[in-house]
Amino acid sequence: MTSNPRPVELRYDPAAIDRKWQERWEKDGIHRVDNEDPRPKWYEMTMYPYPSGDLHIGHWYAMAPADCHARFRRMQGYNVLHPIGFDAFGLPAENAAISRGIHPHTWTMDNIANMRRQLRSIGAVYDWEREIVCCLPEFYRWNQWLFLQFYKAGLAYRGRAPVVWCPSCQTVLANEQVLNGACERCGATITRRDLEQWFLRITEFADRLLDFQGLEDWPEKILTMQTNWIGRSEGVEISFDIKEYGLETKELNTFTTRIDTVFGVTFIVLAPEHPLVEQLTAGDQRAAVADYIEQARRASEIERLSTETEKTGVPLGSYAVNPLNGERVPIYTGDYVLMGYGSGAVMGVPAHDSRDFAFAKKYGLPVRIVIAPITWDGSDLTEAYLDDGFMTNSGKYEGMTDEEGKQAIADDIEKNGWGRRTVSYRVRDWIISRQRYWGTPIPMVYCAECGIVPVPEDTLPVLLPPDAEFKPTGESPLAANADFVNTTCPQCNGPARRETDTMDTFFDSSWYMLRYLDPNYDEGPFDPDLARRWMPVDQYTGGAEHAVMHLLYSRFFVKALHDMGVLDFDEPFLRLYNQGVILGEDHEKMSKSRGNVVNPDEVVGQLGADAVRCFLMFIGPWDQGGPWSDVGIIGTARWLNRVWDLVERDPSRLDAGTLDPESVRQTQRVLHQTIRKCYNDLDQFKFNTAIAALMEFSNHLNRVWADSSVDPETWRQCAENFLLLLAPMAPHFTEELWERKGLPYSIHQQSFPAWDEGLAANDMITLVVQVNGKVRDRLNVPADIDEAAAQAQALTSPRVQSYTQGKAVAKTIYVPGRLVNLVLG
RNA sequence: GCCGAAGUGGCGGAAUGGUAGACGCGCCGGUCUCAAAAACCGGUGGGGGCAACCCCGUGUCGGUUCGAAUCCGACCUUCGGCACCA
Repeated sequence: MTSNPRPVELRYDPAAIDRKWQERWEKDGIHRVDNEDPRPKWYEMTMYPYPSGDLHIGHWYAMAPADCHARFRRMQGYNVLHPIGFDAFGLPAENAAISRGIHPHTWTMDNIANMRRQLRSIGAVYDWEREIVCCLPEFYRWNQWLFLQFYKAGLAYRGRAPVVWCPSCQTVLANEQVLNGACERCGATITRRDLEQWFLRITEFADRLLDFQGLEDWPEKILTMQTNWIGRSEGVEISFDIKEYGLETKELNTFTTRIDTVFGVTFIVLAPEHPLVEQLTAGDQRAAVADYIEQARRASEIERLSTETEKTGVPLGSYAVNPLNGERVPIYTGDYVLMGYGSGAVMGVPAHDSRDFAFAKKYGLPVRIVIAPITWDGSDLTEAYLDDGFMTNSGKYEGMTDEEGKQAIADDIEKNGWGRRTVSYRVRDWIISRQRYWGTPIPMVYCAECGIVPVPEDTLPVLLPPDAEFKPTGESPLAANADFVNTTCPQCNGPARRETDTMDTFFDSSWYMLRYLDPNYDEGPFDPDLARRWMPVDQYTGGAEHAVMHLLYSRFFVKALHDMGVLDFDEPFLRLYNQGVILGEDHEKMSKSRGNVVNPDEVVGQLGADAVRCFLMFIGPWDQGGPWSDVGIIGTARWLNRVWDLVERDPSRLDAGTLDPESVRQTQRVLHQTIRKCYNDLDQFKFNTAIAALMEFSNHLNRVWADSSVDPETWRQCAENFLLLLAPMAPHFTEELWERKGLPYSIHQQSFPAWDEGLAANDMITLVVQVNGKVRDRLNVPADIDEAAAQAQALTSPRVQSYTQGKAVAKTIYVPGRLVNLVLG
């Protein structure tokens, strides 16, 4: 921790200026966005905050630079919509209810009221008339309506899936509530339970989600992560024969991307959750298998999939026959096989898969090489061989390359009806059911006569009842509310039960961009005319932690709604930019337990919103995040203070000085270079270097003021343009100075300055002269110097000559405008 | 573990194949002051040299190139995500 920062003696009262302009802008409604504005639209959205209580400096870090970018677009001439809202459903509200006895609604709405006030202090261009709060029925009734559209389209279905279960609290846990395999509240070892839940068929869109053609500019790393998350692999589904057991199911389906290795199968592994495990377990293995399954229910997926942890399993005592060679191989259950991927069963080929290899070694299963390594001497493998080679021990496919073998075997499998070529995805259907109170009720009814019946659209919303019990029963708190649960069937009017699960909050964030357009629209989730006008979102900003889930869900939603004819576009966000994470002064993630949390209110009151905005942008590249610094912000505050002084100076005092035409020209050059730099940097979210350029500009202006070498008109131009360039970053500060200079309100309704390439051009440059790649001299030469002249001058340099003396120059490299490199023979 | 990033002065960072360290913090020196703070001006990667200058230097090791912080390979460390935190 640093010592107390030295105070800054400001020439102005930042708190008064912040207040004055926030009130004035509010009164004038300059942030109200007119849907009919004829200028081109620009929809710039930042991920809405969860109303956790206080606005954290992390929220400022996400929102202030985003606002700066939106303001820059506005000054470029766009009609900019930059809305804000609250992601108001979710687990923390329910935890507050349990631990402090505050109703989730009260807790959430109080937090929102507080954060709304704090958000205003940022001075952003939010149009508050468009604010959304998704725990209110005006919002969530449309979640319900949308769910029903997914249901009608066959994209919502009911199925079984495991949830984390605390046997002691008798409740479902979120992964976050599990610490080292134990319930965070009571410490009991967790297990998993299968429940009937609602799924959305995102897998049906897997291929389309892999197509990024419709996106304009997303970070490459996010596209890679989405691609890997979806995890498309082409392979073959092949059935092993189990008809010897006389079960209803005669075949065991496995999926493999390496069908060329099918002659190397020496065992089969089923996921512990596989439906056939029970039927295929022999009498004497029942106890061992049951124990193993119970153990697997405690393990997380990360543990199960780790290539470090030992691969374990238990033989079921039954066998399956490989259709290609008629071999009978043992069936195991093992937790490294997941039910959610492929068919939940793998053919074990230890010679050519590392996990299978580890498994076979542990259980003494044979390892049969069927793809011969090119330089193979016939000896045993010490690890699985994964590369190319020729087929061996493989019947009639002997001698083919593995690629040829793949095709030939797949052809024969399809011809004989043993299986088919297919595509598998790592991505799984999206489970939206949550056994919780604080979420959108899923609008379905269960009737003994009619089965699953959707709630009719014209009776929405299904309101979340205000009275709920939060005692742990293992069911959603809604299940204990008889008034809510008991209803009549919309079809037969007989007695029926409501669905008591609520929706995942990612449901809300999948379409909230549409609701901002008119949060009060009551004929549908959004106004279709406004959607045509504003959608898709031009620029989205937010944390990279949403790379795969939220951003994939939202893309899926929009594609599904497009197919239903609800939307006429199929990507929600054309451009994406991810900011990094702001860290505490100790370079650690901010957390209450570390005590390194920065409260923005205090520093905003002291130094002003603009000093905080500028400092957050100046710390470093926005996408990389960085540490807060109580001392560092002093530098930014001091700089704004110097800018105040600079802009407030009376240019007529320069009349007394000695005008230097070269200084005037240089000052114009710096002005135009700065405009160009700011324009390009703000365009690309490079706020830190834009501010550094403005700092250099202010340093330059100070120097020319000190020697009075420029005329008042040049000075005036520089000062005005300076304010315009700084306006997106420091909106209150620049508005105040703009007014004090008598310029027309509002600076934020002015155009961003334009630069002149001619005036920005340098006429002299520093030419670097290298000898064998080492810098030996720097020459000041005209910018348009040609190669011959540059070389000639380089050779006349005495410093260079001391290195080249007596040696022949074998080669000369010339980079125009930069350097001459003399390579000696 | 798997997927994705990032490592540069005392600190935040700049430079994305061509002058390493822009800009800022901190520190040192100066101006002003009775003094201090603030403000303003100057200096500031490490080592050597009276100096001109020279050598070293971008996580580690190796490679490509006239030239590498930047490109390639291996490794180390830190961070984000891994499907119920949002």
